[in-house]
Amino acid sequence: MFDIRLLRSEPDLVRAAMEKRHTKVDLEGGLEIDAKRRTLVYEMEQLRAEQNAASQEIGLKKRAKEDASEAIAAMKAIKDKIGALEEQVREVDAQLQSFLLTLPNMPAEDVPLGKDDTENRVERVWGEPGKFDFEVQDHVALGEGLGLLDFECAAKLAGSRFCLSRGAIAQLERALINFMLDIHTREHGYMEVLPPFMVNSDSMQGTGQLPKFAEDLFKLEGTDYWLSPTAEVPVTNIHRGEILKEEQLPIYYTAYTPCFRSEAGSYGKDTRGMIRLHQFNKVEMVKFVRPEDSWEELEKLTQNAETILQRLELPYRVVTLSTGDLGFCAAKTYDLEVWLPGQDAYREISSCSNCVDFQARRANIRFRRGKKPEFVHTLNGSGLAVGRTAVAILENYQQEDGSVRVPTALQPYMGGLECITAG
RNA sequence: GGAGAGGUGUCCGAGUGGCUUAAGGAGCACGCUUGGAAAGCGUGUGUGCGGGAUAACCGUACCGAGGGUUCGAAUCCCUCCCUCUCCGCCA
Repeated sequence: MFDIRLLRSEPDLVRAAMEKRHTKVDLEGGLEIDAKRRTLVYEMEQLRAEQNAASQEIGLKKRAKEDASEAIAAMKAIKDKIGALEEQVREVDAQLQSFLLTLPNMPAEDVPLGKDDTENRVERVWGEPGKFDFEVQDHVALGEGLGLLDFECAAKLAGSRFCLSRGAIAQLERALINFMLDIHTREHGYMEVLPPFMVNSDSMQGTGQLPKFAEDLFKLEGTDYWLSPTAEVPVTNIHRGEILKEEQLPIYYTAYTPCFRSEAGSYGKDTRGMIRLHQFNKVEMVKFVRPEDSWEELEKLTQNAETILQRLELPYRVVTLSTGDLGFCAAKTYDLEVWLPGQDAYREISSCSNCVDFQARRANIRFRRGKKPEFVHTLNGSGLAVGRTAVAILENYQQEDGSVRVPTALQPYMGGLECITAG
């Protein structure tokens, strides 16, 4: 959530930030509502103070068995005035809230300026795309060739944008989940959590999916349950409404969850294969940290995600999202893009963001180290998208006969299996 | 899903319309006392919003959430959420 005080004191700063994002917002309108609200609140509270004083006197008179009917009659008039003001305050409050809730975070200083993903900045490249002396297949051809990926059956079970995996490919995803969680918990210091996969509207608002992006989500009819689009939602909301002790920070959580996304507005994009599904598996990392530590923590978080790709020996690069490509809550985001020979391109496999205090304000997550509680900074990153990692393994480790080698680091998680063959 | 009992501050716990701007206790912080500690004594101890100098302080709201009745609500009424016990159903 946006800090209204920042908008009040530094409107030009905020305006510049919104322009960088190419987000059109009526800041003057918001400031007007804010000013109106403060006037009304002040007026209302003056009357309430009067009412409280009068009520106390009425109480005293009643106890002394004196007549208080005159005072009571006078209070009736004030009551109506207060009621009318309450109504108005409620209205402007709602207006201000909806204004603030739809304002995106401000990009950090060092985020490259750009209109969209074509202007992201490549930070570093790891590994080299492999050379193949045969014609490479994409993961769909490979998976279907092996008889282990079945999109047709998934369409029968659910519809388009779903996938059914069988045998060694189903095991591959399960192995990857364990592999990733083991590294994050044993080597990177994260606490594993297994959260609900459905969440309520309050949680969705806390992490910024609502109210603005409802069309990207699945909602369960007749309930207040939403299918979580990422573990970031349930895990960040673990500490919603809490005041943490400074000694508790930093908190690192990692979680495996399936993720559900409606992918509205992406019709026609990535229709083939496992790249863009309504349901996919992901291991997520979430951090709660002190404000002064969050930038260093973002670097570490990104490293943690990179470690997984390095152990799997998958070539990738790291890009910083430009201001036009940045997500709603993020102040800065690094995307990890893995090399996919079948597409002859780098494709996003992880997104690591520092949300600074933006989600903490929405979800009211604070910590105490002085008299006043302060907002924590929250970070999140995929570590990694499991389905896309499976795709990357299939395509990068493919052999001429259509079989797929299992990365060395993953073999212990696959019962020692070295190669996935048709079966 | 059905029946019943509950939800009060960091915690325990009192409180069924007005000396409650939430009693009392525990915890915590600071001070006194002590050779040191404990005990004892004293003081303080939440959050949001508005005003004010980003102070002191003042006002206001908050007793699961949201409405309502009333001059006045932790207390009465309505709706919802959660927890516990029993039954049903299931994994």
